[in-house]
Amino acid sequence: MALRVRKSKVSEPPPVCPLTACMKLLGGAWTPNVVWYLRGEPRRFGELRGDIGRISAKVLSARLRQLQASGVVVRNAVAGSPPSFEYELSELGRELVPAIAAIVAVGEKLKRRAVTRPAKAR
Amino acid sequence: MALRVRKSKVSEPPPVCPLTACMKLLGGAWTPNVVWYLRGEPRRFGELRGDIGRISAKVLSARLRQLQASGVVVRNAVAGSPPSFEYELSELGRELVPAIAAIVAVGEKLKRRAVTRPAKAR
DNA sequence: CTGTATCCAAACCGATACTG
DNA sequence: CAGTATCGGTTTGGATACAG
Repeated sequence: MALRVRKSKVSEPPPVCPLTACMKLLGGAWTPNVVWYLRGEPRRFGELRGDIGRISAKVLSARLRQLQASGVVVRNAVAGSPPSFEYELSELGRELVPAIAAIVAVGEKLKRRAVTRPAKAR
Repeated sequence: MALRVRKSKVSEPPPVCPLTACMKLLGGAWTPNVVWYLRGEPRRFGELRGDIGRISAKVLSARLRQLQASGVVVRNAVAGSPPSFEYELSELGRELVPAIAAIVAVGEKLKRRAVTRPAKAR
């Protein structure tokens, strides 16, 4: 009667949710962007930088390395007069795309809302 | 001939992708977890802490406040002998759930892979 | 052009201690 | 129980300069 009985299961939440596992791959704030802009054809460093916008070279470099280390991104050397490299998603990386796409979808809806609704009554 | 012609469009990437907008809501490493465990019925502070696992009280408090500020989470007072509060997702917050669900789905697949495949040939 | 190195600010997290 | 304050450590990110 006095006891506050409250079911502990929302719908059977996993002990350590896989969320964390996946989020480790998408670490920083820029990581999803890198993967996102790599979802199409292979891109070079400078192109990627231009695509993403205002990411600093250092951060892009760091994220790229991190993503290589976790097996999400592959770096391929392109033989030519100006030796350059191309980055592309690995098979693992491609599996992340749908998740990011879902985030993008929400982001678009959010932006639309922001325009429709003035300011959310602060 | 010598010119390296390279199309700049992957599939028409938006100027400033909505990804960033959405990621701002999902800031820290714990934020998605908080939203995730709030996807069902309203939860109290301690319950949430137990659900998530090893999150410190300070961080949970900070995330909760941040999510309230961004309109993702609502805090409701529950009248009773022990005055307590319940947190639940707002309408906006519910829109984030599918995105997080997608991440969780990938995370599950990842875990399964990790078991199936030994070590990815390091 | 492709990256990396250095310096520096800000955000995030954990542990502990403390108030209502 | 619910939540905040403080201290310290680690990570992330930006700007700039610089090496291949």
